[in-house]
Amino acid sequence: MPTLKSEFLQIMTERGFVHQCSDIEGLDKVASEGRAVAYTGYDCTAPSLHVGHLISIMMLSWLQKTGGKPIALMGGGTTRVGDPSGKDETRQFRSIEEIDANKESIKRVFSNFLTFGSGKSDALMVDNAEWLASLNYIEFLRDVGRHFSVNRMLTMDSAKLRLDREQELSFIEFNYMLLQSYDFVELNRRYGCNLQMGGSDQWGNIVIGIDLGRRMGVKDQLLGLTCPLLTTSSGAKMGKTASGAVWLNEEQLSPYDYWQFWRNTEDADVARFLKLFTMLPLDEIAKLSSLGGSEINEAKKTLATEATALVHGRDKAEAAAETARKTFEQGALATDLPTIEISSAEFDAGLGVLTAFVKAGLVASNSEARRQIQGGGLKINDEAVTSDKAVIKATDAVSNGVIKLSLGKKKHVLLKPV
RNA sequence: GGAGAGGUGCCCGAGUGGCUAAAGGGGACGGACUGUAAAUCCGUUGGCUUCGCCUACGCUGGUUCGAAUCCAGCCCUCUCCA
Repeated sequence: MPTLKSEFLQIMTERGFVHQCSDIEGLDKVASEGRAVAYTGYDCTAPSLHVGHLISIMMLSWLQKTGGKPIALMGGGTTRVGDPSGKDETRQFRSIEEIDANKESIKRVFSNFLTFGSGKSDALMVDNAEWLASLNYIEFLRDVGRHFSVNRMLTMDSAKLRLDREQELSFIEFNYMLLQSYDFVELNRRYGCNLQMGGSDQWGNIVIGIDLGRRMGVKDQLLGLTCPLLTTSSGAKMGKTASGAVWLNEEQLSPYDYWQFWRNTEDADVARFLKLFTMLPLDEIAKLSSLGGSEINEAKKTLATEATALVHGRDKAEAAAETARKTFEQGALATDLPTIEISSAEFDAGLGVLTAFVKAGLVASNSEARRQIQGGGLKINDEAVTSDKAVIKATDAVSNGVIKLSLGKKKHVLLKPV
């Protein structure tokens, strides 16, 4: 690989963001001249993005820091067609209202990573519904569709995989490639966008977009850059936990739980994650990841706090770290664990343990609570619950007026009598 | 349109009249061990007012004392042919 001149690509390479690049020298040139305008697309299928999206957001952020212009593209239009990338949920159509609501909710996370505005390297946020929603089918076929070869599309990994596995590949899905390619061209026309970034699964769509640009007479050489798909060292898909995805929005996942997610990183992933998900300088990361044995926990705490600070802000990250420190290291009650208020009327009526744990959201049903009790997994004020008939009283509250319910060693919720 | 195969719990996948809330595996959760890690071992994995009851094997009906299992119709997927 030739020596890289641009700060952007140096960082991308050193920190492990690069999976594939369509033309690394070309990109290096564009970036070093400060001409990089890059976009990443986000579907509006949920009210929040999750950690799986985080790598690409970090890429946009680094791009801006190194003089490029980032564009966050909301898939307000493409989402209406249904998200095809999930192989078994081809038929998930969403209402326009839901998509719009999701879009608004997703937007917020970006302001923590990017500076928006109208200056040269200020970030932009655009919605592809702007141009996709009003497309005319016949015109689209004539202007865009004619540049696509079905033969070629069938050889793309995403299509081939499905065909090889004898899974259905719907027509809509096929069109998704066209729409995404067209987005790239349209973003170039409107904003001079010349780079598309995404996860490695997007490679095919990106390359097709580059091709379409050439065929449709785009003057710039379009470029593509993908990052590796996130998995943990033990091979699990990252960001999925029992309670669902690890969301970036506070409404979906509290900063404390978010912090915990990073705190529980496997040893083998710590160095990699520090590079990808924090902005810490590399020499500091090297120092942290050289810690051996149980000392690596210090590195994990730093990772958790830094990563949380990026998404939720420094204050909330520190607070989460402090809560964790009290809870785990001192065994003391930290009062800003998730808290549920219980009225005295509920206590008077007799609050059974089963109900209480369900109410706290620690278990999904009374039956599950029963099972956990049998397995010794439920605790009240750090004492194992032994009977499913036990009743919690307001007087069970300890010094600071709360009752601590725990599931396992890590999940705690406070009940607060009011 | 024709011929064949198939649709089972979070996922994969066995089961072909009662012993089936449904084998086995994966995942997940809990316990032990640890370092809030990994690996390993053990347990759990539909719901409820839990010594019992209710809901579940694509959908709707039917046969039967009894159906995931048999029959009919419908929907969907896949393969081959047109």
